[in-house]
Amino acid sequence: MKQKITLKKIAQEFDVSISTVSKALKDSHEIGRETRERIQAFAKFYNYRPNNIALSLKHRKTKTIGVIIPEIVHYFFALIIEGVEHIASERGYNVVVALSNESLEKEIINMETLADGLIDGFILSLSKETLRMQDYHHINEAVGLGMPVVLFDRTVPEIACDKVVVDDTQGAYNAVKHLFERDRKNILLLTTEDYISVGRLRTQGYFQALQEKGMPLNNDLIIKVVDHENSDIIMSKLEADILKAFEQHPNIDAIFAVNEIYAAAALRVIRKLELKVPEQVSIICFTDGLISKYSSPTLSTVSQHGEEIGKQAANLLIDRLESSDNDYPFTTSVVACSIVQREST
Amino acid sequence: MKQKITLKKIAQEFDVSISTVSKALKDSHEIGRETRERIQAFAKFYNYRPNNIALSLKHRKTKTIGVIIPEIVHYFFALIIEGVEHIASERGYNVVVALSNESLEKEIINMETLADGLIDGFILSLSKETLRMQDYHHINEAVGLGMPVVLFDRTVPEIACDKVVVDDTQGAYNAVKHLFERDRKNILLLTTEDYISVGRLRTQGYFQALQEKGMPLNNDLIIKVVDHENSDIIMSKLEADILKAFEQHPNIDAIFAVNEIYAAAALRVIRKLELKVPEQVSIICFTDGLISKYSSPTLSTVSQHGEEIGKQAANLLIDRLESSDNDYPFTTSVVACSIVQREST
DNA sequence: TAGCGTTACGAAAACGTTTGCGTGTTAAAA
DNA sequence: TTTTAACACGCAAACGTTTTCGTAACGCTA
Repeated sequence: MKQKITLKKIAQEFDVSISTVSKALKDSHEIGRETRERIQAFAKFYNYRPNNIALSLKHRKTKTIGVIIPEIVHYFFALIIEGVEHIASERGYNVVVALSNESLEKEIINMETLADGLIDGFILSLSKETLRMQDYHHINEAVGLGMPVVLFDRTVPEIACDKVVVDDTQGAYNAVKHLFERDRKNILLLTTEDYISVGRLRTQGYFQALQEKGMPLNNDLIIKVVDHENSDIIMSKLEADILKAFEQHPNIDAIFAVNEIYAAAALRVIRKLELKVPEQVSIICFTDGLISKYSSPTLSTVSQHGEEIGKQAANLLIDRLESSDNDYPFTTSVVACSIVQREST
Repeated sequence: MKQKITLKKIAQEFDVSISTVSKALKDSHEIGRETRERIQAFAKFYNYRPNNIALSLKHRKTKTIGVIIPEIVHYFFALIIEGVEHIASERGYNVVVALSNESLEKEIINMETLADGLIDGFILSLSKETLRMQDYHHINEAVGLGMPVVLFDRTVPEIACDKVVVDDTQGAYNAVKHLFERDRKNILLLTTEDYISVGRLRTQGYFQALQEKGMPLNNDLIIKVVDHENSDIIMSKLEADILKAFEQHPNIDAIFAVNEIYAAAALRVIRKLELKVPEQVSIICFTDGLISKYSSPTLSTVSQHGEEIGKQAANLLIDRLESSDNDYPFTTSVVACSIVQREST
């Protein structure tokens, strides 16, 4: 178990100063050819690698970016991390991940620990609790302290920073139009409560499409899923609601869900009712994840291109980190959704 | 945009030395009561928080653990991270995540960058390429340099370190017995090539169960999926193979898949053949993920308890990091699988 | 021989902490 | 009055780098 080698040890070995070694390893012309080569050979032999911590302290930057997400066991967020990691490693950055578990408190704690020198900037998506409480002081504080922040997906106008958002409204609008094109008239909407911005926006897209088509809004055809800690309870409640909707409105011929979990619930109800997909009922949903891809039938989806969002967020952040101009204006990048057609439509 | 406050600045403010401030903030009795209180109040007001990088450099530890996984868009690995992050944040550690993308080279690069002072120890699962090449020098090097490593799930005996493994063989054995209990006799096995250790072990469990039951091995009932970069190709090839198997052996009454993707493929074929699940064909698979939970019908699975594995790995690592005795023996912790019964059996 | 430019290297500060030890002041004890 | 102990604080090294500024030694020119 040989110890890590440092500049100091090399210096001792050759009986020169630390600065000589440092310069020699950088191939500085200040150092004589022979000394330079001998030091380089020695360093290579002992596999010298500079200590990142010392470098960070010296340069006051860590070359790591902190990603705070509400949950990691969501395909969308996993994609985000994949995208961020991709760009980060390409541009020489590391990624540290922290989970807020949808809790405002954990979000704050995470930000505080990471901000104390561990990272150069944040990429984050607000937790549900943060959105519900509308408490953004921790983010604004970080921004105020000169810590670059990129918000993605779950964003709010109250925070002035770079953002990468999905065009949820447009995506939903297109999804509903996609159903219209297949002559669907009675579209059941499965959505979240309004404080979840993405749910609200997708609901808006649904409204828009209906309005444009001159179709009346039917509140019976809108199911707003109430959040709850226990997902099993959410699901069974949702299935019951969907069943009720079909009983009251047997003419429902399509379903638009704001995420694939809700769509999966719909699929189960439809199986129970022995309806045919897509002949009798078409289904389309947001979140192009594994469930949609591998369910039977496979589900048409609105893909938000999570990896692309992650990549853009990372690029935006690193661009700002490496820019000398420290107050160029904030940008909001809108990533368009696209429809992935599969068996369910 | 006020700057971050440091000991030095506080010291200047009070016209005392840096060490006085440091000690005052630690409530040291060395410092007079009044001075102490004034400094503490000031620090609190300006929200002083010690710089982690400086602390790391000083203490030669970073309180950060590095997790290297092959891919993050796998539910199992996401669960691992969740588990690791849970324990880490509980015990005051940060988590940096790096992705090997199943590539040996990226695995090496990741380890090297992280090892240069960024982290105190590794938690990792070997990439497929690493396993195929049987090249473990980078891991052994790290271990040799005194960097604690915990291997999980995809492990090899050639590396001496702490490990957390799933009892794949037992899990598979139980899964097959679960099918036997439901009077299934002709069980189609969907597995990977043998160099993937988990695939091999699960195949072994299948063999064992058959052997114990005194049933002959039928190679026709074993489909080994050949890995390929394009997952769509893998899937369509697999579906074709399953279809062929059913044609040649119409008496197949159960399927055991080593992961849920393969099971999803089976489900599709079964739908095409219009067979009833579980009446005519039972299905059980490894990886208790979203697909199994939300498919129709829902799939019975062998759960590997990913979060638990992550937690154990993190605890093992942190225990070793914080132990003064730096050569207590390596442990291998075996996490038992359990069967989650759903509609498919 | 005084002056100058090279060459080849070293000293030291800086990044932000922690901590062992030294030291000046004060008040109590001898 | 002198000694001593407690008190309150500062110094400096250390962690591993980078980088600016010196500077000694040398050969060359005028």
